[in-house]
Amino acid sequence: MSMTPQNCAEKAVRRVPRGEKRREEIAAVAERVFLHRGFTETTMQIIAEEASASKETLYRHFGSKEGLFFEVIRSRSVRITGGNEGELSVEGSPREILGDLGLNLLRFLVNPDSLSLYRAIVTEVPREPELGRIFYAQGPARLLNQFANYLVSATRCGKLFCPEPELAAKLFIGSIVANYQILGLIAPEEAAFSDQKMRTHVNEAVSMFLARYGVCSAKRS
Amino acid sequence: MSMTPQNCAEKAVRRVPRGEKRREEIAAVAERVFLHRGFTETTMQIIAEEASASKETLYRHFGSKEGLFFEVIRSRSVRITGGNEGELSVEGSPREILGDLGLNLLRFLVNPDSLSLYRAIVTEVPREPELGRIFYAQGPARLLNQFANYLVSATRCGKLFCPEPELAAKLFIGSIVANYQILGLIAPEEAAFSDQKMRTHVNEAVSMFLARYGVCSAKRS
DNA sequence: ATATAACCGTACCATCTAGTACGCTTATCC
DNA sequence: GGATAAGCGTACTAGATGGTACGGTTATAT
Repeated sequence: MSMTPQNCAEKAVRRVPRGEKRREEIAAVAERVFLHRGFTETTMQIIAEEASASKETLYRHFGSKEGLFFEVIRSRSVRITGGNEGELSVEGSPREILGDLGLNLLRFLVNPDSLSLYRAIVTEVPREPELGRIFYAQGPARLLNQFANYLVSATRCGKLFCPEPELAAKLFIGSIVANYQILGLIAPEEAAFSDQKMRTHVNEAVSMFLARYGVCSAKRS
Repeated sequence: MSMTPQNCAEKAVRRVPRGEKRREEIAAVAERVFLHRGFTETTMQIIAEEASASKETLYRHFGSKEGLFFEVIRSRSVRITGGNEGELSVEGSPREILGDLGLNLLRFLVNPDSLSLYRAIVTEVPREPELGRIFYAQGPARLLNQFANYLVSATRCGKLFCPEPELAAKLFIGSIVANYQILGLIAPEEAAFSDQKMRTHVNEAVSMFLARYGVCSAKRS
């Protein structure tokens, strides 16, 4: 009856965009699939179907399966630390700052997406070492740097005493991260990631750190 | 000329054993190959060639590729901690004991075989969760337990003060392990694993631990 | 000694999947 | 509005690989 029914038709005759926009749509879908299934278990066919795209389009944009994977992981690695670029403020008590940092970190890397990304990278590093370097630089290295910088500042203004900030940073981050990461990667189901447990863990890590590098008052509570 | 030349022939006409012995030979070869190349990049054909075996023999003994992989990883996970079953002795100063434990642990897990095993398991856990459980129980869990037991004993005889030994154990092990393990998995080539660095790292980790959980003399050096 | 079953090598099958080709449709640019 | 290139879907190729079959050989047990 109406003359231009196709545009306002309720049936989802999705207008599919062209060029860069389509490329990004596909990359987003691919990211989800790769993270969910890993590189090997993912086929180009699956990605194409999920994105309602054709394999030809995939190959036109990304050249190969590895090219697509590479781009996806790379962009995600960069995005990971997109938020926390800034310096850590020296305002507030070290205990508070360390606690916040630790808890945020822990919450972040216990979440399934982070674990999947990490798993995918660990798996593919032998074949694509570049991937590991990018991820390390964007993720762990950046965090360590940022934290070490804070330690320097805090030491300078007398709130902490850290002669070797890089090392201290590694110890603190490690004491928080290690056990949860291993569990998350190796035994995801039985990992009990209650927020309560994480809080307790972080608090104790902070206490240990401050026992060594703290500078203030009541030594040895 | 001689009547039984084939047995003493210099040409390696390797007498190939039958039954269980052959099975173990093959498993040993498979272990090497799997650790070196990972599950996906390993083919049954390669294993067969490396072991001078026939695929049929592989399948008779192990049923499937996954079966072979499973058996190999399982036995290796068990073997990992085969040495250090015993309790940690309470003799000696905590600083010494923690230092030794830490350094041994660190040396152990930066070695390429350990990293390969860990990588293989991380990769395959989504498909074979059982693998992860076995590894965790045989490796990390056992170590944590052992260490926590030591902390209890040391606390009991007044050499340390650890009200929450499990948590303290996690913090200590984590502070030692995390950074090196990540680097080893993610950026193997640029990982600078000098023994000197590891020593320094461990020493500082021990100092931090003792600052919190130590009990003796010269508080706050 | 001889029977038997483990073993080897080669060939083979079925499947899966990266990557290509092609004809038709449709968004986009002028 | 019409040309053009991006995109879709289907079909196809080629290579790799898990797993099987089979005939000949050799260790091993009786």
